Amino acid sequence: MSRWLEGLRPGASVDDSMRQAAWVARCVGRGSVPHLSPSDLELLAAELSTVKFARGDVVFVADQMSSAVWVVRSGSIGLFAGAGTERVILSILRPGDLDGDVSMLLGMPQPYSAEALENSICHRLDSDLFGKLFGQHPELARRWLIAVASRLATSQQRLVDLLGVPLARQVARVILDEAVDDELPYSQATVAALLGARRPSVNKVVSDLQRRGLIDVGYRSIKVIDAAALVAQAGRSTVGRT
Amino acid sequence: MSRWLEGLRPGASVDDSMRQAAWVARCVGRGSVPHLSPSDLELLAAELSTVKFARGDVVFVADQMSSAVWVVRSGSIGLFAGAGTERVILSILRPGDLDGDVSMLLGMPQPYSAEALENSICHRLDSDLFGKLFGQHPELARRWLIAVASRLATSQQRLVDLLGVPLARQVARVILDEAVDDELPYSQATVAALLGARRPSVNKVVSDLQRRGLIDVGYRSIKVIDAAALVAQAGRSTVGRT
DNA sequence: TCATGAGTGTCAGGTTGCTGACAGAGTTGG
DNA sequence: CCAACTCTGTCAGCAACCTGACACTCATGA
Repeated sequence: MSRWLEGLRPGASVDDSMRQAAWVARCVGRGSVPHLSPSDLELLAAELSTVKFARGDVVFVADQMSSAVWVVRSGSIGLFAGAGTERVILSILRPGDLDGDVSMLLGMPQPYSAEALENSICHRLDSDLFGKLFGQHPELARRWLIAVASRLATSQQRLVDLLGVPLARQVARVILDEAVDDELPYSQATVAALLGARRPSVNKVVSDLQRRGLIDVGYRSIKVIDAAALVAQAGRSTVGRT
Repeated sequence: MSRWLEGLRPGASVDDSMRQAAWVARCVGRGSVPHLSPSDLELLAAELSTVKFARGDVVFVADQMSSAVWVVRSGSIGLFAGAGTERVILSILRPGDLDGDVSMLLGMPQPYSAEALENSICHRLDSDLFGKLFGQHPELARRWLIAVASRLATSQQRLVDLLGVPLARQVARVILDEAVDDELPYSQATVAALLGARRPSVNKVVSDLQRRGLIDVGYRSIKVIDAAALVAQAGRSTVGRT
């Protein structure tokens, strides 16, 4: 455990718990009023735990049944699958994203492991509680459905962005997609894992983009300088027929 | 329109409609009793239309709002995205699979187009009806949720199967995954589109697999001969950590 | 402030997969 | 049964990407 964890205050107040519960409730129905009753919120607050992870810490491991649903509060969590040289990042969870629900719903073990890419804070929710809450609130099930549908659309878009596309474009696309405030706080090895490519190849592309003034490359950081030119580099065609 | 379509009998009986409606209802909650009331089923039967597609026919096109949910009854439908040389198959729908629901839920235009890979039969369901049905039956929303979650898991697995994996393995994996009764009734160009690779490269791998006696290659057909050896060739590692 | 580990930059050599092309075999509708 | 079309098989030349390696820079905790 790193020094970063020292910031953890033992024993958060009841108010804190309630605020966190309300936040989690909002996440599930992104951008709208939560449909949970006050008593639900209390239940949520009681069962909710908050966990800090330092960069590199493992949130959950693959091949185990999901016993909890995780909600990212801050930082970012990478979902890793495959072994050895074929280890790839399936997606990066950012604040408001949740995971662990799918394998719970399907009754399968987690098909990937989760690891903090930055120092991060997550909320942990027992699977049973999560299931119960949604069973009692049909409107929430609909919102949940929309959230999962949205993840499916993103996953499919990723296939389009990567399959049969030269690396130079893949890199431009991933920078545009994953950057927050025009910055990507990940190592080039991480970017390579997102693409199923190797670090030296990614470095070559990234160095070229820097030389051409489209991005700024630093230690574990890529900054977008010329977004318009990057979009051109990404060369996203109109998704469509023939 | 091809000769294959001549088989269409104009004016199916009411019984036919009801049988089809029941089948569609079962698809939504795969492998379990449908939760629709008899009146719902009648509504479904009244609104349901059955459409035949010849190989190559377009079911729906990208960039348009989804006005219907499609359920595959027989054959297979490919979902295509990307243009020109980067045109890729996102997934192949088989009997019991449905599509069009996600873009309806998200209020986005279809991100891909759909095309029949074989002569196929589909049921067409108006989006409004579909939404209404699920609004009135919360249990169905849960089943729907599970169906979408399952599709998400499949899409993510595809990323693992393709990213950073040499083509010889990718081909073996796709054969194992998509074969029905140890047969894959698609052209090598179609297989290439599934992988984001080019036909000559796929042909090279496929020819090699045939020489080694793992598969049998024919006109628009790949047959599995030695499944165990194919699995070895696919070399799927235990999905997991490091 | 220093030692350690992590990340970047780079390269030579080898392999894989792509490009564009063409011949021949199989299928299909007329 | 024929013509048109689709699909398979193949190839030479080329470009992209990977492998394994090493030096150097940066961040971090002790």
